[in-house]
Amino acid sequence: MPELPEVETTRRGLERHLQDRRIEDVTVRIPSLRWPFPPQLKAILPGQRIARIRRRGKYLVLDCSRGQVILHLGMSGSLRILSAGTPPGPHDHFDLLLDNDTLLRLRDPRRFGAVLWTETDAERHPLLSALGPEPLEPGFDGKLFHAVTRGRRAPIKQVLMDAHTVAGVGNIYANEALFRARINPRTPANRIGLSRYERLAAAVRETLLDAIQAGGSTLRDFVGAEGNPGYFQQQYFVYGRIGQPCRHCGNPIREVRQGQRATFYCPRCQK
DNA sequence: CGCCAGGCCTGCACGC
DNA sequence: TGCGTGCAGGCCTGGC
Repeated sequence: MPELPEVETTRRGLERHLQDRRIEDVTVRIPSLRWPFPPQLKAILPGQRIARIRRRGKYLVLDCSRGQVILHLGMSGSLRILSAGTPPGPHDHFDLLLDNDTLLRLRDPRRFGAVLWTETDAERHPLLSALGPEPLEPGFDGKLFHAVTRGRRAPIKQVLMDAHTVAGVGNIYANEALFRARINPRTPANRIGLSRYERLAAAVRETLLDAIQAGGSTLRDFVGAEGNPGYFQQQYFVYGRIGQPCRHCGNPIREVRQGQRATFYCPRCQK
């Protein structure tokens, strides 16, 4: 389930394999993922060079000679570099054949991902332009977070997961960041003051950076590996730990539902 | 066998 | 009335 750290780990793993490669061919095996594959891709991409791969929230962007491929991994997507000619599995929907006998392959069993094409700046694409600030960049801090939540009465957990508030924070890391900040996930966003938002912004950053670091240690196995970039050594404080002792105070972790999503928290540590 | 996880868009209902 | 906000539904499959 790729959230920002998984997407960033993917980006880092792919970077050196894609940089300055020329696209030779495009293979599309199903008509659409979340949206139809752009019909012009097969005609337009071959011959273009990939200048770099960047990330915005959970989106990846391939900067090509004459436009940008926007990729989203949805809930089950993964990207991999393989040898040209590697037979596709049942959920391998999309390949870019590169000029060094490798291919970039998108696998996505649940098909919530996306492949899009834009010839204007990808930042101006409707999906990316509405995104909130990047949590790992200087533009995101407690002050900003506090300012944009003044009119929001929804619980902080749901506001934190809203990509239009902050980009890239999904369910797992929203739970984890709120634990680290000692904030109860059900607190209305507009009832949290500046100093707690400073804490939360820092907690979001630390949570994401720790997860990227955990993923980074598996990067060397990225190419041709069997599984997804792994997060096996990642230890969660609260996520999925219902009934288990809080790592801070020992009280059992509680689970509630917020907006149809599972929330885990320590009722004693998080006020 | 049925349910649920996950991300995030769309459409709708609501209140100021 | 209009707009921001918040909710629920939908997409899909593997794994329990």
